[in-house]
Amino acid sequence: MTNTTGDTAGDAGPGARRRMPHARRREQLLQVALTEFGRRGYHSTQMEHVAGAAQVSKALLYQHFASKEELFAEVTASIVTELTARLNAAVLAEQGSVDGIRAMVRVLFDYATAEPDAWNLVVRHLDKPEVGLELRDLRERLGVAFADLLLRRRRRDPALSPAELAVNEHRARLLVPLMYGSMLSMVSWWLEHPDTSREKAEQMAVEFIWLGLDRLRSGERLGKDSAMAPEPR
Amino acid sequence: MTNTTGDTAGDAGPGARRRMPHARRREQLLQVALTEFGRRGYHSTQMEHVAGAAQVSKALLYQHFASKEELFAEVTASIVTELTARLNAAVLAEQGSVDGIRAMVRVLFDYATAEPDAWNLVVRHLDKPEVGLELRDLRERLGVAFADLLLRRRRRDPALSPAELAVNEHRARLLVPLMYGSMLSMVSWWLEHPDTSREKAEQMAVEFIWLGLDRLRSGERLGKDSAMAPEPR
DNA sequence: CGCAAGTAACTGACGAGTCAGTTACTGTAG
DNA sequence: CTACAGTAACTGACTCGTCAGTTACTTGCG
Repeated sequence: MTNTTGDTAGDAGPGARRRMPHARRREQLLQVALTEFGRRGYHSTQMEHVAGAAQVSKALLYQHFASKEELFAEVTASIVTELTARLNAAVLAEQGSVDGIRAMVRVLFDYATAEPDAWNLVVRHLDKPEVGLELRDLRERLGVAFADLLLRRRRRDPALSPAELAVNEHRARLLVPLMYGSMLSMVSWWLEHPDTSREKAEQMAVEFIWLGLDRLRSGERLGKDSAMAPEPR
Repeated sequence: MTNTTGDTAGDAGPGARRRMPHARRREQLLQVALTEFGRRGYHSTQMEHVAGAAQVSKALLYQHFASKEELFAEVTASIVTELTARLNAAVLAEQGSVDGIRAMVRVLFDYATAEPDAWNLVVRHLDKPEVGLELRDLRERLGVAFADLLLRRRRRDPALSPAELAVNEHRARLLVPLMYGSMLSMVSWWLEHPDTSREKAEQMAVEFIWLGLDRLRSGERLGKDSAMAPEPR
C-alpha cells in the first residue's frame, strides 16, 4: 500500500497496480462500488468512499461514471442481470418438477452466500426508490417466465379447454409472488440465523413451496368450496 | 387559507384551525409525517416537506421533535406497534386453524388497503437501515409468537417425547419466514395488480400457506426421503 | 514529445437544525 | 366590558456541515 514501485494492492492478477488501462479500471471501480453500496446502502455511500476504497481519486471515478446515479444504476443492473440469468437457467434446466424449485432455491442461497454485498444491496436495504422499481420488474419478469414454465405441459394438453387453461394461467401467476416471497424471506432469515443449517432451510423452503405448487400441477381444482376447511363462520 | 378569521383548513372537526394546542398539533404532525415518509421514503423527505404539508413552519416542527431521526422513529414505532397488535389479535382469536391464517392474511390486506402510506413506509421502500432493523425485529417477534401458537396444542400432548417436540419447535420456526414472506409478497403483488380481485389473492395466499402448515400440524414427518412427490418427469 | 491516467484542491447547492423575534389566545385587575 | 400582562404557538431568515460534481494541474508510459 505504501509501496511505490512493487505492490501488493490486494487486487487480483500480477500486473494489477496503479495506472490501469481504462477498461480494467472501470471493472475494478464497479466491483468496489458494488461492495460499498451493498454494505452502506445508496444514501450512506459517498463517492469518496468508493474512490477511497479503490485507492483512487474521486475525479477519476467521475471519468468513468457520469454521476452517482449512473454508477449505482450500472451496479444494480449487473446484479439483476446476473441473478435473472442464474434463476432462468435453473428453472430451464429442471422442467417444472420439484427439482426446479430446488434449483431456484439453491441459486438464491448460493448467491446470497457467495455475494453477500450484492444480495444485501438488492434484497435488503433497498435504499433507492429506483431499485425498488427494478426489483419489482425483476420479480415480474421472473414470475411470468416461471409461470410459463409451470404451465408449459398443461398448455399442450388437448384435453383442457381454453377456459380451463385460462383459469390455470391465472392461478399460476398468483402463485408466483407467494413462491418468490417465501424464497427470499427464507434466505434472509437463514442469513440471520446461522445456527440453522443451510440444508434444513433449503429443504424446508422447497417442501413448503412444492406443496403449494403440487396441487396446481396435479390439476386439482381448488375451488372456494372444496380444498379448504369448510368455512365455519 | 387567506382567510384570517373564519377558515376551511381542510382539517377535520369544527374548531380545527391554525394555532392548535400542543398535543393536537403533535398528533397532526405525526400523521402528516407518516404520509410524507410513506410516499417519498426517509431520505427524499425533507423536514420542510413535512412542515409544509402541515402548513406550519419548520421551526415549529422542531419544537415537537428534536430531530428528523426522532420524528421518523416515532412514526415507524407507531406503525409497528399497530400492526403487531392487529396481527397478534388475529392469531389469538383463531387458535391455529386455517382461520388463523385467514385472519392474518386479512389483517395484512386490510392494513395495506386502509393505510397505504404506512404500508409503503414499512414494507416497501425501507429507506433507512434502522427501519430494516425494527422490521426484522417485528418479524422475529411475530414469528416466535406465531410458532408458539402453532405448537400450543402439541406441547400439551403427553404422547410426544421432548425430543419430538423439539423437532417440531424447530420446524415451526423455520416455517415462519416462509409464511410471513409469502403473505407480504402477495399483498405487495396484489397492490400492483388491481385487476386481480382481493378475494382471489387472499384465498390463494391462505391456501398456499395452509398447505405447508397443515402438514406440520397433522404431525406428518417430512423426512428427506418421503413427503416429496416421487418425481413424475 | 504527447496523450491517457491520475490528482489535490476547489465550488455550489442542498438540507438539517437554530434564533430572534411576532402573533394570537387566556386570564384577571380596573 | 375593556385593557393589558403573561405566555404558548408560531415564523422568516439565518448558520453550518456535507457531498456531488469540476477545474487546473501533475505524472508516467509508449
